Amino acid sequence: MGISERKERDKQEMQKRILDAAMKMFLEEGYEKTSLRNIAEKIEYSPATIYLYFKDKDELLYEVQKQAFEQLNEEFAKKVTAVNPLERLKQICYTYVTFGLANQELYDLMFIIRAPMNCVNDDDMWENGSDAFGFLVQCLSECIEQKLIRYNDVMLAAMNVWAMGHGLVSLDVRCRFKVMQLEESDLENVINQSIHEFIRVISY
Amino acid sequence: MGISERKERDKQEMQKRILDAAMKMFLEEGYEKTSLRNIAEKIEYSPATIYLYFKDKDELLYEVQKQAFEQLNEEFAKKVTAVNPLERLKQICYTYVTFGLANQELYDLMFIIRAPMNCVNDDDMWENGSDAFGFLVQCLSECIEQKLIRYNDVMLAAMNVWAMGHGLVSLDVRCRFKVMQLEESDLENVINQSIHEFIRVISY
DNA sequence: CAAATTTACTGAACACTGTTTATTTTTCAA
DNA sequence: TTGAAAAATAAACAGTGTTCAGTAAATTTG
Repeated sequence: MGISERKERDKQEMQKRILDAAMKMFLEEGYEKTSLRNIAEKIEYSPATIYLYFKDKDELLYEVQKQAFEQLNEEFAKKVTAVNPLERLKQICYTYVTFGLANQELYDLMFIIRAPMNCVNDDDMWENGSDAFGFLVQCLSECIEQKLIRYNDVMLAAMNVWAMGHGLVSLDVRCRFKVMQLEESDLENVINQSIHEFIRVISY
Repeated sequence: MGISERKERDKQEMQKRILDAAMKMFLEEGYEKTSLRNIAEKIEYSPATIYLYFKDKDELLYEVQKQAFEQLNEEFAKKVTAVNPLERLKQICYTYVTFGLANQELYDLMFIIRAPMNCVNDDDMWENGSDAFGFLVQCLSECIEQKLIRYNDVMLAAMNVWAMGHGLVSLDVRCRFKVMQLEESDLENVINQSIHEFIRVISY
């Protein structure tokens, strides 16, 4: 009987429809400003219907987050190609920061927003981000092995590199660099120089 | 006639009462989860009364933010005492990160939350944060002058140091370091080691 | 094919939120 | 004591996430 299979397809199609609308609106207006009623209106269903396909608003975010991490990982796969680990480290940093600056709302969803992976959360979530982090760790351990960077401990190095990248992106996304009184147009340039300088400083 | 003066006093007292309650609740429950009705209930007034003393909820946050920056600056004044600029840089970093980790909700208000200093905002706000940032810049320029750190440009260095500090605190506050699978109890230690390592790496 | 049952969907409600306004209460000078 | 000015509020508005009883459609059964 193909009916139950068609129903399964229908269900997944509906989930995708909701998710696509949600993602689009999260990116355009941000997570907080997007209401379930707006999403429902967009897909021309009642708000209550969404709850038949997703537990709550956070689950919607959770799914969008998954896709976002996939996007970032794809970007890494595309842009991070160098064999030399230090060169690769540069590519990782640039790719990360560029991704964050180019997709600020997406970055917000992934790393700045509170819900839903907030502290008390299940660990399976971490499959999402752990790919990229493992990638970084791998790269850094090669750098250390070949004595290309001044760090000794891989974990501390990874923490530093990630914190630097995240710090740059998130301070920019939240406009905190305003305190530096730079030209708006220069800022992105300065951030890129900044990470370039970081790589230079930490390498032998 | 001392009546109008007493009224002025009364008004300021009321403002302070509201602000104190707001601050307390922001720190306990976070900005988003604190409603004006809750604040009003706490001070035993109607919600509408708050609007006689503050324009909106953001203005409340704005004022709390001011106090938070004062607190951070006080902390700097207390803890950052070394004459040697590199030693002072260490103290700045430790003080910043320790403050952030010890006052996570406050840090959230200052640097992570969206409202109210979001991008389109008046510049006078920046008196708040610019003290601390100027302090960092001063310290770094001395470090560079005395060839104690491997940076050449003060602004790039400042950007890096701040991004590192903010990155460490904000990733921790938002539980993103979970991906590293460390013991909860170890995490704070590792963060401190991490910034220690950073200082070591960037200095000659 | 018709009736019964399962599935899909929705309107309306609940308990909230920030904010505004008309109304009441209080204060204080004449 | 009265009348105007100031302070406080109740009630409403428009919005939120979420739940649930009830309707409409699709499917299975007799």
